[in-house]
Amino acid sequence: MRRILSSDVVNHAGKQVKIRGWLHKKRMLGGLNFINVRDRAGLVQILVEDKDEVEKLRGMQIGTVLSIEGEAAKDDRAPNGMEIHHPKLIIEVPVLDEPPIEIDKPLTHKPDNLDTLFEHRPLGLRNLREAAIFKVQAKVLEAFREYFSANDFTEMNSPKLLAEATEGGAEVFKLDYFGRTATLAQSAQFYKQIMVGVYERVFETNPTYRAEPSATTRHMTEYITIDAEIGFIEFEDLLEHAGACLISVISKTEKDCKKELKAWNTPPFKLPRAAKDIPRYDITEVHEMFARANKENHSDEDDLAPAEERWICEYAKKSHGSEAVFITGWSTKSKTFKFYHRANEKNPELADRADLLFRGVEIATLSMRENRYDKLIAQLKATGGDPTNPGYAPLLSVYKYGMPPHGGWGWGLERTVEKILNLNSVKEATLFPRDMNRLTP
RNA sequence: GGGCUCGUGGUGUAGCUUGGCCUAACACGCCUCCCUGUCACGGAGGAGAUCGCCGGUUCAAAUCCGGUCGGGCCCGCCA
Repeated sequence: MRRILSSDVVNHAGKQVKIRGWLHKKRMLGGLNFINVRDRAGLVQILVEDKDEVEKLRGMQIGTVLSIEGEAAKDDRAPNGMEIHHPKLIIEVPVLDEPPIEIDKPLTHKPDNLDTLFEHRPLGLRNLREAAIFKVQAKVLEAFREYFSANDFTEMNSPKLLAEATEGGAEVFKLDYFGRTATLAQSAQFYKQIMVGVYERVFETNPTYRAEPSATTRHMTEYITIDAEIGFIEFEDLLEHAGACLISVISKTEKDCKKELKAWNTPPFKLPRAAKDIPRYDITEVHEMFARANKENHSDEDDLAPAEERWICEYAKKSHGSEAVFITGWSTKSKTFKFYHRANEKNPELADRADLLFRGVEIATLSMRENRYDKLIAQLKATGGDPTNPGYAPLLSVYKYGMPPHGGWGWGLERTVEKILNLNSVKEATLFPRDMNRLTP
């Protein structure tokens, strides 16, 4: 007999069916026993009455792989009104040891216990509430791809093993490469810019490595960036794309992940319908507003303090009904200005750059890139870079041979999922998180 | 890297302030038995922890002190 999925049992009422999956829960009442079996579609309940069949389950722990043939039966008392009666059980893979972590009840996500959560992650992920996180992540990625596909982007993949770090900024991992030193990519920045010269619009969902000794709820040493780069646009178009992308990602998640969002009790999303209505604030403006409303003052800082990011998102939610905001007005004089960024034509003191904040955390950084070769070289020199460094050669060559105005973003996948589900740490939204202290499992 | 915090059966906690009634309690999970509609099933019984580790104070340490190891939070840095 061919296997059907748990979700399909409902379509076979009165007929013999076969399902396969993992033993997820046992409720042994004596003469009347219920087990739940998990497969990729979810759970199905099986009513086991026959003494010989019940005996097969003795000592079988959660995780036991089962094959079950029985009669699909409608019954209002069963979950979803459907279950399997008169089953014949085959123990495909017996499990005799009890799992070290709960599979069928919610696991704690208290900060003090995250270590245990991650230590037992391979099994903990079988917990439906944990699995829900990564179902959402998969949907979010799908939503990004849908947006990119609908807007003519070409997906690309760039190497993560590099000769040396040139982008600057974050610390880089070094490793032995047949006697030479290689580095792990801390961004796909140069490659996606190069690819604009080929396809105009490109994107990549790629691992990114940062050797920052950061111990926060926002940082990991390896994470997924959704990189996009778009040719023949201006700053306004870039903001429009990022805003529209966020709105479509959130609305797809809202539509396709109802069960998962409910499992995490997430608050309803508040976003404007149109990207142009996402509130924008200059960084100096946020500094001032924050200082007026709070006891702290961060006006002398180049970037927003985490407390300011949280505050401005709350503010925008209350006053504009938007949990997302763009932070603009970044100075070209500060160290946040990188050599490939473009200064504003009308106001060269400011960069054509924005951060996208969502539910209190920075999820993406957007900027226009300087596409004029001479200007790019000048900016590289001005920021302490050496244009003759061979690491810059591939990037500089495409500018020499014609690049249109373009811009793009680096967008943190885990931070986005974290905030969608209202989790407290990026690591909770990462299958197998990597940080300063954790390299396993 | 700086500041602050936490460490008790497989899991989550209580006890620690004010040392002794701790021969370490409770819930989940596990084992045995009872239970014909459970769905966080219920009931009775049971196994399982030298309280992260080392040292000190004391008649007496899970509890106080010092060190050490391992986590976490915030900040800096960044997605």
